Order: sequence, then C-alpha cells, then structure tokens
Amino acid sequence: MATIRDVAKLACVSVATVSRVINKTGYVHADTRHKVEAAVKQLNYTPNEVARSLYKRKSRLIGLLLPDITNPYFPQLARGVEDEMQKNDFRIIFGNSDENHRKEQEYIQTFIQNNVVGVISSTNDPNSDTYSKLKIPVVFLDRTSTDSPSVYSDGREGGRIAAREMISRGSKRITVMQGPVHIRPAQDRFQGALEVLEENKISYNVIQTTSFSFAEAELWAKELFDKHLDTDGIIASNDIVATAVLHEAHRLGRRVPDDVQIIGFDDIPLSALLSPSLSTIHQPAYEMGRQAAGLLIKLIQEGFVEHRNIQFPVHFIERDTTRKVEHHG
Amino acid sequence: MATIRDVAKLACVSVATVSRVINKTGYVHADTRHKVEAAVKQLNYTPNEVARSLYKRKSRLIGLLLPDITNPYFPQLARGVEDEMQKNDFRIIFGNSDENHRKEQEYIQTFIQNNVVGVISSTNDPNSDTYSKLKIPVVFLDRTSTDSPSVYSDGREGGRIAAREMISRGSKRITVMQGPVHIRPAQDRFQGALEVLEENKISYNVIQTTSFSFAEAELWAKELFDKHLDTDGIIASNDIVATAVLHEAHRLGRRVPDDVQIIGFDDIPLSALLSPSLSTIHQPAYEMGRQAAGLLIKLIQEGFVEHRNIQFPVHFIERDTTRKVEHHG
DNA sequence: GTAATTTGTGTAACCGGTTACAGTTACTAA
DNA sequence: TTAGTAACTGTAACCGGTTACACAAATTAC
Repeated sequence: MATIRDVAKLACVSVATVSRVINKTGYVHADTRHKVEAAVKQLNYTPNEVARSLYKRKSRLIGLLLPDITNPYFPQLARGVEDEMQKNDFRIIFGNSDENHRKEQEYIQTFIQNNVVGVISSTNDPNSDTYSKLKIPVVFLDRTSTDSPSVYSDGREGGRIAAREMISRGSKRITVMQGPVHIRPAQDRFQGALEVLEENKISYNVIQTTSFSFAEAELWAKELFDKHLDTDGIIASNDIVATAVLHEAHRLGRRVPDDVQIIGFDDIPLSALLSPSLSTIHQPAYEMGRQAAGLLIKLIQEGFVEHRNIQFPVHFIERDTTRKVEHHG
Repeated sequence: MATIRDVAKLACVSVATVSRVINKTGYVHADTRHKVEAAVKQLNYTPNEVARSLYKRKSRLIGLLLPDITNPYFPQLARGVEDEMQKNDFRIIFGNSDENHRKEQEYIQTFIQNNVVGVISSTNDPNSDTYSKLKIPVVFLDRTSTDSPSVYSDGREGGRIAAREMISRGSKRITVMQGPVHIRPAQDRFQGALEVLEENKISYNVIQTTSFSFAEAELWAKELFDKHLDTDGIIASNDIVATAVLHEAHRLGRRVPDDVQIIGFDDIPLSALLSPSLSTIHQPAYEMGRQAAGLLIKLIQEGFVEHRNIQFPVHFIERDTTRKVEHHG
C-alpha cells in the first residue's frame, strides 16, 4: 500500500500538501493539486483510516449492538442503520449481545478501543454505567431511556391495541404470552395488554416464555395449548411465537381465526406470507433503524440534538388470523 | 482515556515495560509486573487498538460482506461467523452488498483502509481483481471459487435432490423457479434440478425471478399460478419464495401437498413453523458461517491451509408440503 | 511605493502504541 | 576471579496520517 509520503515524493511536494489536497483543506495551487491528484491516481493511493483515526482520536466507525441477528426483527433494524450510515460514510462494527450483560460490555469495550465515534445499542439496561461513562454519543434502539437518546416504538400501546382488537373481535378466553422478563419491550407489550384486559374485565391466562428463539417457540406453543386448550384468542409476544402458535393450532385442528384468533407483534416480513397470514402489531423496524442512525450522526456532528427521543407509533395490521368486524367508526 | 504513558508514569516504569506486561512479551520482574498491573487497574487502562493496529499494520478486525441481512438465510451465516470470531477475539466490520459490484468494492476498500486482517465475502464474482489484488486472506462464503478458499454447500446436488424427491412423490407437471441469474448458488440449484428433470423426461416449466426479496416473492407466486395453474410440483429457489408460493396456493384453494407439492431451499428457521411446514433442502448455514470464520482465522494465523475448499452436503428435509412415500431402501 | 493581507508550501511535532537496541545488574560456569 | 549469559529496564524510532507554525511569494489596500 502506498503511503502519503510515496505520493508526496512522486508529486514532488510535502506530505502536508498531499494531505491538504486529499482533505480539501487550506490553500493549494491548482497546478500543485493536479500534480498530487495524478500521483494519487498513479499509485492508487487511499489514505490509511487507522493513522487518521489515531491522530484525530475519532474514526468513521460506529458500533452496533443487537441482541440476536437471527431473530428476523433485528435484521430490519440493522439494515436501516446500515443504509443510513453507509450513505454518510460511516461503517459499522457489529455484535450480537444475546441480551447478555457481559457480552455487551465486552463489545462496548472493543468499540471504544477501536475509536468508534458512536454506538447504537439494544440493551435492557440503558442506565448502567457501561453507557453513562462513555464519552461518545449512544442511541438506544428498540429500547427506551428517558434521559438518553433513543428510538423505539410504543410497545405498551401496541399491547393495548392487540388486546382491544382481540376483544372487539369477540375472544372471551384470552391467553397472553408474556415474553422474557428481562426484555423490556416484551414486558411493555405484556403490560399494555393486561391493562386493557383488566379494564374490560376479560378473563385471561398468561404463558411465560424465556426467549424469542425459534427452537423454543414451538415448546411454548405446545405448552400453551396443553394448559389452555379452550383459549379463543392469543396475544403472542412476537411474530415468531405467533407463528409457532399458529402452527400448533393447525396441528391440533383448531381453526384460525374461527376457533382461536392470534395476534403477533413486530410484523416481520414473513408474517404476510403465512397461511393464514398473520394479524399483528406493526413496528416500522427499518425506519427505526434509519432514524437511530440519523440521530446518532447528528449527535456526532453537532454534539447536541433537540429531539433525542423518537417514539414511533405502532398499528394493527389486520390479516387473516383475526376475524373481520364492521369498521367501528 | 488513559494512555500507556499515564500507566508508565503511575507505575514509575517506562512505556516499554508496560507494553511488555500487557502483551506478556520479554522479561519483566514479578514486582514490576505487579506495580504495572496495579496502575492498569487503577487507571482502568485498556490499550488503544488503533495505535496498535497502526504500528503492526494489522488489526483484530475482519470484514464481513453479505448480500442482504434481511434475507433470513444470511443472519444464520453471519451469526456463525460472529460467534467463531468473537471466540477468537476478532471483531467484525459488516456490510450489505445487495449483490451490487460497486457497493462491494466500496466496502472492500474501507475494509482495507481499516487494516482488517481478513475478509469473508458472499460475492458473485470471486475472481474479480477486487479480491485477487488483496494482500490479506479472503474466504468466500456461500459462493464457490476453485482457487480461493471457500465454504459453500452443494447447490447443484441440492437441485438434483429436490427434483428427485418431486418425481418420486409423483409430481408430473413441475414448475422450477429459476432464481436471479446473477446469483450463482441460485443458478446451481436450478441447473441441478433441470438436469434430473431432463434425465427423467419430466415436463416442466420455468419461472424466472430477479431477486429474493419478500415483497417481490408474492408477485412471482402469483405469476406462477397465473401461467401454470395446473402445476403439481414446485421447486422454489429458496424458502422465501416457497413460502410465498405456499401462501398463494392456499389463497387459490389448491391443496398442499395433495394438489401441488412444494420444495424450498435453505431451511431457514421459519420453514418448520409454516402450516403445512415446508419441505426443503437444508443447508447448514450457521455451521457454514463458523467454518468460514475458522478457515479465515487459520489463514490469518498460519498463512496457509491444506483444505481451503469446504463443501457442505445438503439434504432433503421432509415436512408437510410433500407427500409421504414408502422409504425406498 | 509600502504595508497588510491572502495564497501557497514545507518542517516537524503529535496521536498511542510496539520494538530494536543499548545498557545495567544478577547469576552461572570455568 | 572473570568471562559469559540471562534477566530486566529504558530510550527513541517507527507506523501513516494531520496540523500548528514558520516563511515566502503574490495580491490588495492606501
């Protein structure tokens, strides 16, 4: 790899001048600039970002920490982040945390060691000093923090909506799947649903799950019908478990949505392709990722941003795992 | 952030000694080591990877380039890569290429600028000089290159298997979905399937698709039944389009697998949760990712590896979109 | 015509590590 | 006792950029 000194030598100028040409800073005579540009081209020179980063104490890298890219909700967030970052010439160091505090800290550590200029994280503990001690901007994605910048959707309202739709469509013995207790968004949805169910004095059961993994989703679906075969409405903690529930309902010969209605959460791309297609609460994941990236970039470039907390509304996507009703309006 | 000089000062030693302690190189007296370790702890010092990387001309970063993390097949690869890299203290700079040559080059470029020590890439053009000019090891993942290290599965054989299973289960008017022409693995599958169909003189139709996106999958499914409503066996180019086809078949009242059988490709996690669950050709994506990472690490550390081409066998996963047959054996 | 300013360029220090090299002391062997 | 080696530590150069500062030439102002 050619260095700036090679270019300088070839162009018969100093390294300072080459640097000025490359960064378009300071004064450079047009003739000199052309000489330098020719040399750059001839040597196929591109500046070493590491050297740059060392001196400036900042890179063009940002750290992205997501729980598990294998859960189809997160790739959409990731893609949103990546596209926006790419557009602004930032690159991403990526890691899966598995919602595990130790892994999370390890990654944050190596982010810092690599001079990242910002971090986007889906953590369950945004107030831990892992984050508060950082001297670079952090945006929490899919997770809330009142005093730190965050981009998330209104999970509680999502839970409420799911419950209301369930009720208005006639389910009387509802089962609510409570997601993993340590995952905040899962609990928000759960609380929202309970709120409405209790308000309306609807009887309900709760199935507690401990992860969002595909493998286990089936087990919970089985457990659900095992314990509550007569349930006629299931509010799932996300689309994966909803899919497993739908699958299990089929296996048991329960008709969906006639015998039992199902509502998921997230609206992952596959939901629309299920048979019957899955009614769910939509989160604009890709857009959330983009906004988080946009917010972080602003924080990096301007140090301060007015609207640091972006909450996205969620809405019900009516598909075929819920019964049709006259539009109440 | 504390620097090595801060530590040296506090421990009343030179920076060289601190460096020796940190890297466990050279001679350091036990007492001195303890003093240094105490200082490191007190200042909460961690070495700046950027400075290290600059001097050594190599980092602990590797570049990972995948077509589109939004396609559920790739997160599994990515996760395999990440887990193995994480275990060996390498971190990942990640990018989506969208199977786009320009984007690909841009990413490779920034990988180099950031001193990555290796690259894992799913490219359609492994022989382009974008790669051959690189001075660091590259492993092609999910893509083949005869002379470069690569980890992939036997797509052609996968296509053959799919066709054979289709035939042995009695489909007579088969439709093969030909994936995007510029995506090698898609073409391998396609060729494999055709091979067997022609060998067996089975009549077939072809539907040509141009992407693996969710949005368009539905359109091709519609086109398929529009053109060939009477088809009784569909070999899809991957599980996403298979899912869309299944969905459309349902919508049209065609019974699966009685009227029409469907075989997908990849075996993404959701396939097992569809109703009916999807018969498909399994690729060990997670393991492929891990092996690619392992291979790259070996190449980085040893410069040379005996078995540079790892081909994984694929196999048929019999689920419920194909009819049961007596086991022929 | 001279002072002030703008334009143009180079030298060298700096970022925070690593390591070649040199130098000192402690130990071992003959 | 003395040479030879092992153990230990520090100085300073180096990685490849950026930029403060100095200085010279060309413009502009008056």
